[in-house]
Amino acid sequence: MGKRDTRPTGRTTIRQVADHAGVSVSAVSKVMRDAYGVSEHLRARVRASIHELKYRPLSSARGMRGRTYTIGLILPDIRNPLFADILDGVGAELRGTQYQVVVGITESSIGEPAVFESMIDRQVDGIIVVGTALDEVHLQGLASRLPLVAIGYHPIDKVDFDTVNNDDQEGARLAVRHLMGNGFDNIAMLSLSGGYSTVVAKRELGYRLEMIEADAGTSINIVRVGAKYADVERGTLELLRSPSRPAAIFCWSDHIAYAVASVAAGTGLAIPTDLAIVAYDNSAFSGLAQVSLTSVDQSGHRLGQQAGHLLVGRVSGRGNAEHVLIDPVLAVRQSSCAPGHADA
Amino acid sequence: MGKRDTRPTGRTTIRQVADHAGVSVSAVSKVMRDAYGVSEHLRARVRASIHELKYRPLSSARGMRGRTYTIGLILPDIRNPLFADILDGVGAELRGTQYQVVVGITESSIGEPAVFESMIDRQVDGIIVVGTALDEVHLQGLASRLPLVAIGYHPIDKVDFDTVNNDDQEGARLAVRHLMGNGFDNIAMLSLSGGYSTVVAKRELGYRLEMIEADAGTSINIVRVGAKYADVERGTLELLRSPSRPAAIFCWSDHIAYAVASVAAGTGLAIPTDLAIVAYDNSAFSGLAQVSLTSVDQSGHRLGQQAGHLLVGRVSGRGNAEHVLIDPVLAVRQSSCAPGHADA
DNA sequence: CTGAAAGCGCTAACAC
DNA sequence: GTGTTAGCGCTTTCAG
Repeated sequence: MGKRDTRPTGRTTIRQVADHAGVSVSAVSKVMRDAYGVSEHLRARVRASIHELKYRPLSSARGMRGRTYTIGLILPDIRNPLFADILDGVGAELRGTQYQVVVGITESSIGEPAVFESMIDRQVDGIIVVGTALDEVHLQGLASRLPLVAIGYHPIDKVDFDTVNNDDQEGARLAVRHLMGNGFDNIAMLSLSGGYSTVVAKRELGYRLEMIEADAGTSINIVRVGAKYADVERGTLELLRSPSRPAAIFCWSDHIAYAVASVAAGTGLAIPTDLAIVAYDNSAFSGLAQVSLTSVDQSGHRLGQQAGHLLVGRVSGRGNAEHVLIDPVLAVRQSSCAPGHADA
Repeated sequence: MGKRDTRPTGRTTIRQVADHAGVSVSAVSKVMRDAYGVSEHLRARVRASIHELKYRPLSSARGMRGRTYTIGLILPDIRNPLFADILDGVGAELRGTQYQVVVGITESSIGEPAVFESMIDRQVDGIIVVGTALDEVHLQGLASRLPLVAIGYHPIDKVDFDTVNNDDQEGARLAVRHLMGNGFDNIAMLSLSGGYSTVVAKRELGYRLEMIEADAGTSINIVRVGAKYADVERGTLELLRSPSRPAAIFCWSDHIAYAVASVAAGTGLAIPTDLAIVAYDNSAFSGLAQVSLTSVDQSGHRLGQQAGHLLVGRVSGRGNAEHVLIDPVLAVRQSSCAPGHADA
């Protein structure tokens, strides 16, 4: 044993482990990968050496031949608490496996394609992309290069990547139905601007359909705004000053709803008496007493878990695309209480 | 040219570029790394080929011999908006360089040491760790293995890694001084529990010193709470029910302050008339009308930028440790207005 | 200034 | 079942 140099270099290599255990490198490699064809006896001996020498395979070296056991998670915005839940879910699903997650954030400075390429350069085994701004053609192209699952993208045609989504159409219907049930029938929607998004499309459709089915089709009113406060303010004022001022606003996100509430307060409107609000995401702040915002919960944790599960399946060879839809749940709070008994 | 197989494999390799440009592999490698010893002529030709073939070096392969041009950013919690600012700052500083950032999140499921090891396995060239829970001995050990800069860790002894910090002691003094100036002299501090932290120590020290210097040493009252709502609630009630109920609370973070305001509202206390609040972080929500929270800004963007700068310096060979301290700035809002003219 | 060639640590044929 | 070995794509001596 120890034919080649077993130099006391910084890091333990697979060869050192092999020498220590008195076996071949391929035996060690097989044990590491839980591969087929090693006796239990040998496996145990190798494991002991691995443990004793604290051997950890170098991801780069693995990547040259096989997997890196790394999966990439691409987020468009680290600030949205929903994404934190998604990350938690992915992490929970991958716990106990060999897979590790690396996160890439699409900033203003570094666009989504650049993050994708960077991850591919780094040999990730697969990618989970959240709330992508890419279109189906691009996503298909990516999916042909590596396993891909998209969270927050409703497929239009038949696609080769997996998707995991909250049922946005149903979520919007839930919001409208709830407001209707509480006596608000003039409901506007403050939707999201900035490029085509299948999620936006689904929610707006859900809003429209539910309004129509409630015989309030003539009240349909959608204003789109960006995420910045000034933009939300503009959109909110547009709604509040319109001749048919809405009694309630269904907001794209909690974040936007906070801004709406801020603007409403500035205008002297009380919530929910003068203006009811239902938002989307049910993030942590919404439960605070001074906020108390009714919101649609899309369970980021479950989205992440499902995505992790699907991606591992893909990396392990599954061929057909799967599409998961998760039911939204409404968290009812004071911002949408029935008028007249606001403190109920 | 084209001595070896120039197989039409999925990815363009350095050899394909070399063949295409009619030069050697090492020439291409030198151009990629902006290394010394290539003529301008050759360099131009190689660049043209790189561009034409859309060549991108494989990080894994580079990692086997040299750098991966990847730096790791370890965050303890993705939800804190401050960390998003830090990420922005790091990204801004690294833009235009070859370096890419990968983010690792310390979740409940995956501890900080595991994230460190995972990043080292993935051959990052250096690590920026934010708000570490590790002690100085561990950090020193890590720093001996790779370039390291810590954000949110005030070094105790002489250390071999760089640090970038907001001047937490001064920040606390700023908060107390402001409240004192507005007529609140019975100021309590709601600090952070959960293990020793140099940042906690600095802020508590700043609070104490400023109180003493303002002749309010007898009013010093520090209660430590965790991040969870129930915990903040407990701590807040403890303060509000104490015989010497404070007129103001200096909160560890905006996040905690929101919870405090929520509890205060539930107790029937008006802010700032019955209870003034100054917090730390000045995150986006704090500016909203219904929140309007006075808060110490620690400029995450600058923290990140500095850290990125220092890390690149380290990776490029700098030996001595550097320690940067950034001045905090107070963002004054309604939650700390002088009593009697709360609407000022 | 330029190129040939020796590996980096690992996986996966393939031979025994 | 187990071991030998040929590379993966790149960086980096070291000759020319």
